[in-house]
Amino acid sequence: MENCGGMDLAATLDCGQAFRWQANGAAWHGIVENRSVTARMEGDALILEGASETDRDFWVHYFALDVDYPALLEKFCSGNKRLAECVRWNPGIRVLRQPFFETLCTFIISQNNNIPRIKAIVERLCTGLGQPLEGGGYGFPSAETLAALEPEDLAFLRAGWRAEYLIDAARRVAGGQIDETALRAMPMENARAVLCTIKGVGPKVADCVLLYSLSFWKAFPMDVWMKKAMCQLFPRGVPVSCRGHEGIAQQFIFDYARHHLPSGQKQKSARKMHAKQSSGN
DNA sequence: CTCCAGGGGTTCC
DNA sequence: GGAACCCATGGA
Repeated sequence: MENCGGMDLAATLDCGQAFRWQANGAAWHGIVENRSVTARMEGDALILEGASETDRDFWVHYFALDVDYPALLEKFCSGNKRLAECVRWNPGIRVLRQPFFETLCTFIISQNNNIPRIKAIVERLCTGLGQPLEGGGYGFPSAETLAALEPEDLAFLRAGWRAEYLIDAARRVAGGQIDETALRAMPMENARAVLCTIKGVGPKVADCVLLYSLSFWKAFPMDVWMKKAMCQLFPRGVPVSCRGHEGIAQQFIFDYARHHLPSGQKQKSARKMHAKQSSGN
Protein backbone atom coordinates (compact mmCIF):
# COMPACT_ATOMS: atom_id res chain seq x y z
CA MET A 1 0.00 0.00 0.00
CA GLU A 2 1.66 3.18 -1.19
CA ASN A 3 1.42 6.73 0.12
CA CYS A 4 0.63 6.15 3.75
CA GLY A 5 1.09 9.79 4.65
CA GLY A 6 3.99 9.26 7.01
CA MET A 7 2.33 6.64 9.20
CA ASP A 8 4.49 5.42 12.08
CA LEU A 9 3.68 1.73 12.56
CA ALA A 10 5.21 1.38 16.01
CA ALA A 11 3.49 4.47 17.37
CA THR A 12 0.18 3.41 15.87
CA LEU A 13 0.18 -0.26 16.82
CA ASP A 14 1.75 0.01 20.26
CA CYS A 15 0.06 3.07 21.74
CA GLY A 16 -2.70 1.22 23.54
CA GLN A 17 -5.49 1.36 21.00
CA ALA A 18 -4.91 -2.21 19.76
CA PHE A 19 -3.71 -5.15 21.82
CA ARG A 20 -2.83 -7.96 19.43
CA TRP A 21 0.20 -6.54 17.64
CA GLN A 22 3.66 -7.84 18.42
CA ALA A 23 6.95 -6.31 17.33
CA ASN A 24 9.42 -8.49 15.49
CA GLY A 25 12.32 -6.25 14.63
CA ALA A 26 10.96 -3.52 12.42
CA ALA A 27 7.98 -5.68 11.47
CA TRP A 28 4.77 -6.15 13.41
CA HIS A 29 2.72 -9.32 13.51
CA GLY A 30 -0.93 -9.04 14.32
CA ILE A 31 -4.23 -10.83 14.05
CA VAL A 32 -7.37 -8.84 13.38
CA GLU A 33 -10.56 -10.87 13.52
CA ASN A 34 -9.44 -13.97 11.61
CA ARG A 35 -6.77 -12.29 9.49
CA SER A 36 -3.16 -12.87 10.40
CA VAL A 37 -0.63 -10.48 8.92
CA THR A 38 2.90 -9.15 9.25
CA ALA A 39 3.21 -5.44 8.61
CA ARG A 40 6.25 -3.29 7.95
CA MET A 41 7.04 0.02 6.31
CA GLU A 42 9.24 0.45 3.27
CA GLY A 43 9.63 4.17 3.06
CA ASP A 44 6.08 5.43 3.02
CA ALA A 45 4.63 2.17 1.72
CA LEU A 46 2.93 -0.28 4.03
CA ILE A 47 3.89 -3.86 3.24
CA LEU A 48 1.49 -6.54 4.46
CA GLU A 49 2.87 -10.05 4.32
CA GLY A 50 0.39 -12.88 4.48
CA ALA A 51 -2.58 -10.71 3.52
CA SER A 52 -4.68 -11.97 0.66
CA GLU A 53 -5.40 -9.62 -2.21
CA THR A 54 -9.13 -9.82 -1.48
CA ASP A 55 -8.52 -8.31 1.95
CA ARG A 56 -6.99 -5.17 0.54
CA ASP A 57 -10.05 -3.04 1.26
CA PHE A 58 -10.22 -4.42 4.78
CA TRP A 59 -6.69 -3.25 5.56
CA VAL A 60 -7.12 0.12 3.86
CA HIS A 61 -10.10 0.65 6.12
CA TYR A 62 -8.31 -0.74 9.20
CA PHE A 63 -5.31 1.54 8.83
CA ALA A 64 -7.52 4.45 7.71
CA LEU A 65 -5.41 4.88 4.61
CA ASP A 66 -8.31 6.65 2.94
CA VAL A 67 -7.90 9.54 5.42
CA ASP A 68 -5.69 12.38 4.25
CA TYR A 69 -3.65 12.63 7.44
CA PRO A 70 -1.04 15.09 6.17
CA ALA A 71 -3.84 17.54 5.41
CA LEU A 72 -5.41 16.89 8.81
CA LEU A 73 -2.11 17.39 10.64
CA GLU A 74 -1.52 20.55 8.70
CA LYS A 75 -4.88 21.80 9.93
CA PHE A 76 -3.98 20.92 13.51
CA CYS A 77 -0.61 22.63 13.29
CA SER A 78 -1.96 25.83 11.84
CA GLY A 79 -4.93 25.78 14.21
CA ASN A 80 -3.17 25.65 17.57
CA LYS A 81 0.34 25.95 18.88
CA ARG A 82 0.07 23.28 21.54
CA LEU A 83 -1.67 20.87 19.21
CA ALA A 84 1.14 21.54 16.78
CA GLU A 85 3.48 20.44 19.56
CA CYS A 86 1.53 17.19 19.90
CA VAL A 87 1.77 16.59 16.19
CA ARG A 88 5.47 17.37 16.22
CA TRP A 89 5.95 14.92 19.08
CA ASN A 90 4.36 12.08 17.19
CA PRO A 91 3.34 12.94 13.65
CA GLY A 92 2.99 9.31 12.53
CA ILE A 93 0.43 8.05 15.02
CA ARG A 94 -2.90 7.04 13.48
CA VAL A 95 -6.32 6.20 14.80
CA LEU A 96 -7.22 2.71 13.56
CA ARG A 97 -10.64 1.42 12.63
CA GLN A 98 -10.82 -1.87 14.44
CA PRO A 99 -13.55 -4.50 14.20
CA PHE A 100 -16.44 -3.66 16.48
CA PHE A 101 -16.84 -6.71 18.67
CA GLU A 102 -13.17 -7.23 19.39
CA THR A 103 -12.70 -3.53 20.17
CA LEU A 104 -15.62 -3.71 22.57
CA CYS A 105 -14.19 -6.79 24.28
CA THR A 106 -10.59 -5.60 24.50
CA PHE A 107 -11.63 -2.30 26.07
CA ILE A 108 -13.92 -4.05 28.54
CA ILE A 109 -10.83 -6.06 29.48
CA SER A 110 -8.80 -2.84 29.67
CA GLN A 111 -10.78 -1.37 32.55
CA ASN A 112 -8.74 -0.80 35.71
CA ASN A 113 -5.98 -2.80 34.09
CA ASN A 114 -2.54 -2.37 32.56
CA ILE A 115 -1.47 -2.94 28.99
CA PRO A 116 0.74 -6.05 29.45
CA ARG A 117 -2.02 -7.83 31.34
CA ILE A 118 -4.68 -6.66 28.88
CA LYS A 119 -2.63 -8.21 26.09
CA ALA A 120 -2.15 -11.44 28.03
CA ILE A 121 -5.87 -11.80 28.75
CA VAL A 122 -6.78 -11.07 25.13
CA GLU A 123 -4.31 -13.73 23.98
CA ARG A 124 -5.76 -16.31 26.37
CA LEU A 125 -9.23 -15.41 25.12
CA CYS A 126 -8.23 -15.97 21.49
CA THR A 127 -6.15 -19.07 22.10
CA GLY A 128 -8.89 -20.62 24.17
CA LEU A 129 -11.95 -19.72 22.11
CA GLY A 130 -10.83 -18.32 18.77
CA GLN A 131 -10.64 -20.12 15.46
CA PRO A 132 -7.22 -21.67 14.74
CA LEU A 133 -5.71 -20.02 11.69
CA GLU A 134 -3.60 -21.43 8.89
CA GLY A 135 -0.01 -20.61 9.64
CA GLY A 136 -0.57 -20.43 13.37
CA GLY A 137 -2.33 -18.20 15.81
CA TYR A 138 -5.98 -17.83 16.65
CA GLY A 139 -8.66 -15.46 15.50
CA PHE A 140 -10.80 -13.39 17.82
CA PRO A 141 -13.77 -15.40 19.14
CA SER A 142 -17.15 -14.49 17.72
CA ALA A 143 -19.91 -12.93 19.78
CA GLU A 144 -21.93 -16.12 19.26
CA THR A 145 -19.17 -18.28 20.70
CA LEU A 146 -18.91 -16.14 23.82
CA ALA A 147 -22.67 -15.72 24.15
CA ALA A 148 -23.11 -19.46 24.58
CA LEU A 149 -20.82 -19.52 27.63
CA GLU A 150 -21.23 -18.64 31.28
CA PRO A 151 -18.89 -16.27 33.15
CA GLU A 152 -17.41 -19.27 35.02
CA ASP A 153 -16.33 -20.73 31.68
CA LEU A 154 -13.98 -17.75 31.30
CA ALA A 155 -12.11 -18.45 34.54
CA PHE A 156 -9.08 -19.46 32.47
CA LEU A 157 -8.77 -15.83 31.35
CA ARG A 158 -7.97 -14.76 34.92
CA ALA A 159 -9.78 -11.55 34.02
CA GLY A 160 -11.56 -11.18 37.33
CA TRP A 161 -14.96 -9.52 37.32
CA ARG A 162 -14.58 -8.60 33.66
CA ALA A 163 -15.60 -12.11 32.59
CA GLU A 164 -19.21 -11.37 33.46
CA TYR A 165 -19.06 -8.15 31.44
CA LEU A 166 -17.66 -9.94 28.40
CA ILE A 167 -20.49 -12.47 28.44
CA ASP A 168 -23.10 -9.74 28.72
CA ALA A 169 -21.54 -7.82 25.83
CA ALA A 170 -21.40 -10.97 23.68
CA ARG A 171 -25.03 -11.83 24.37
CA ARG A 172 -26.24 -8.33 23.53
CA VAL A 173 -24.26 -8.31 20.28
CA ALA A 174 -25.18 -11.86 19.28
CA GLY A 175 -28.80 -11.19 20.16
CA GLY A 176 -28.89 -8.11 17.96
CA GLN A 177 -29.73 -5.63 20.74
CA ILE A 178 -26.36 -4.03 20.07
CA ASP A 179 -25.99 -3.62 16.33
CA GLU A 180 -22.88 -2.12 14.78
CA THR A 181 -24.64 -0.85 11.66
CA ALA A 182 -27.32 0.84 13.73
CA LEU A 183 -24.69 2.42 15.99
CA ARG A 184 -22.84 3.87 13.01
CA ALA A 185 -26.04 5.47 11.78
CA MET A 186 -26.74 7.20 15.10
CA PRO A 187 -25.56 10.54 16.42
CA MET A 188 -22.55 9.89 18.65
CA GLU A 189 -24.37 10.66 21.89
CA ASN A 190 -27.04 8.07 21.12
CA ALA A 191 -24.44 5.49 20.16
CA ARG A 192 -22.62 6.12 23.43
CA ALA A 193 -25.85 5.76 25.40
CA VAL A 194 -26.61 2.44 23.71
CA LEU A 195 -23.09 1.13 24.38
CA CYS A 196 -23.42 2.15 28.02
CA THR A 197 -26.41 -0.17 28.42
CA ILE A 198 -23.95 -3.07 28.27
CA LYS A 199 -22.98 -4.19 31.73
CA GLY A 200 -19.39 -3.12 32.35
CA VAL A 201 -19.39 -0.46 29.65
CA GLY A 202 -19.21 3.09 30.96
CA PRO A 203 -18.22 6.37 29.36
CA LYS A 204 -14.54 5.46 29.02
CA VAL A 205 -14.99 2.08 27.32
CA ALA A 206 -17.83 3.45 25.19
CA ASP A 207 -15.66 6.34 24.01
CA CYS A 208 -12.81 4.00 23.13
CA VAL A 209 -15.20 1.94 20.99
CA LEU A 210 -16.60 5.10 19.39
CA LEU A 211 -13.11 6.35 18.58
CA TYR A 212 -11.08 3.22 17.82
CA SER A 213 -13.75 1.20 16.06
CA LEU A 214 -16.64 3.34 14.91
CA SER A 215 -14.61 6.38 13.80
CA PHE A 216 -16.68 9.00 15.54
CA TRP A 217 -14.40 11.96 15.06
CA LYS A 218 -16.60 14.50 16.68
CA ALA A 219 -16.76 16.45 19.89
CA PHE A 220 -15.23 13.95 22.21
CA PRO A 221 -15.72 14.19 25.95
CA MET A 222 -12.55 13.29 27.81
CA ASP A 223 -12.40 11.09 30.84
CA VAL A 224 -10.74 12.43 33.95
CA TRP A 225 -7.29 11.37 32.91
CA MET A 226 -7.64 12.79 29.44
CA LYS A 227 -9.05 15.97 30.87
CA LYS A 228 -5.84 16.45 32.77
CA ALA A 229 -3.85 16.36 29.59
CA MET A 230 -6.43 18.45 27.79
CA CYS A 231 -6.37 21.14 30.45
CA GLN A 232 -2.62 21.32 30.26
CA LEU A 233 -2.67 21.63 26.53
CA PHE A 234 -5.85 23.61 26.08
CA PRO A 235 -6.42 25.66 29.24
CA ARG A 236 -9.10 27.63 27.46
CA GLY A 237 -10.77 24.71 25.74
CA VAL A 238 -10.25 23.03 22.41
CA PRO A 239 -9.75 25.67 19.74
CA VAL A 240 -12.63 26.11 17.34
CA SER A 241 -10.34 25.57 14.40
CA CYS A 242 -9.86 21.98 15.51
CA ARG A 243 -13.51 21.15 16.13
CA GLY A 244 -14.72 18.10 14.36
CA HIS A 245 -11.43 16.29 14.77
CA GLU A 246 -11.11 16.07 18.52
CA GLY A 247 -11.01 12.30 18.35
CA ILE A 248 -7.77 12.37 16.47
CA ALA A 249 -6.53 15.23 18.57
CA GLN A 250 -7.26 13.08 21.59
CA GLN A 251 -5.00 10.34 20.30
CA PHE A 252 -2.18 12.82 19.88
CA ILE A 253 -2.80 14.30 23.27
CA PHE A 254 -2.92 10.91 24.85
CA ASP A 255 0.40 10.01 23.37
CA TYR A 256 1.85 13.37 24.29
CA ALA A 257 0.72 13.05 27.89
CA ARG A 258 1.97 9.49 28.14
CA HIS A 259 5.46 10.67 27.33
CA HIS A 260 5.47 14.00 29.12
CA LEU A 261 3.74 13.40 32.43
CA PRO A 262 5.59 11.36 35.05
CA SER A 263 3.57 8.21 35.52
CA GLY A 264 3.02 8.59 39.25
CA GLN A 265 1.73 12.10 38.83
CA LYS A 266 -1.02 11.35 36.38
CA GLN A 267 -3.52 9.85 38.78
CA LYS A 268 -2.73 12.26 41.57
CA SER A 269 -3.09 15.37 39.51
CA ALA A 270 -6.14 13.94 37.80
CA ARG A 271 -7.74 13.34 41.18
CA LYS A 272 -6.76 16.74 42.43
CA MET A 273 -8.26 18.26 39.37
CA HIS A 274 -11.39 16.20 39.68
CA ALA A 275 -11.78 17.35 43.28
CA LYS A 276 -11.17 20.93 42.26
CA GLN A 277 -13.75 20.66 39.53
CA SER A 278 -16.46 19.18 41.67
CA SER A 279 -15.93 21.37 44.73
CA GLY A 280 -15.12 24.70 43.26
CA ASN A 281 -16.11 27.12 40.52
C1' DC B 1 3.20 -5.14 52.91
C1' DT B 2 0.93 -1.43 49.97
C1' DC B 3 -0.03 0.71 45.75
C1' DC B 4 -1.97 0.86 41.28
C1' DA B 5 -3.17 -0.24 36.39
C1' DG B 6 -5.99 4.04 30.25
C1' DG B 7 -13.40 1.67 35.03
C1' DG B 8 -17.75 0.64 36.31
C1' DG B 9 -21.50 -1.07 39.50
C1' DT B 10 -23.71 -0.43 43.83
C1' DT B 11 -24.91 1.83 47.75
C1' DC B 12 -25.22 5.47 50.37
C1' DC B 13 -26.34 10.61 51.37
C1' DG C 1 -26.06 14.03 41.37
C1' DG C 2 -21.89 12.56 43.42
C1' DA C 3 -18.81 10.43 46.90
C1' DA C 4 -17.19 6.11 48.97
C1' DC C 5 -16.36 1.62 48.50
C1' DC C 6 -16.40 -2.71 46.20
C1' DC C 7 -14.96 -5.81 42.48
C1' DA C 8 -9.98 -9.98 40.44
C1' DT C 9 -5.62 -10.08 39.13
C1' DG C 10 -0.64 -9.46 38.89
C1' DG C 11 3.49 -6.48 38.72
C1' DA C 12 6.36 -3.11 41.14
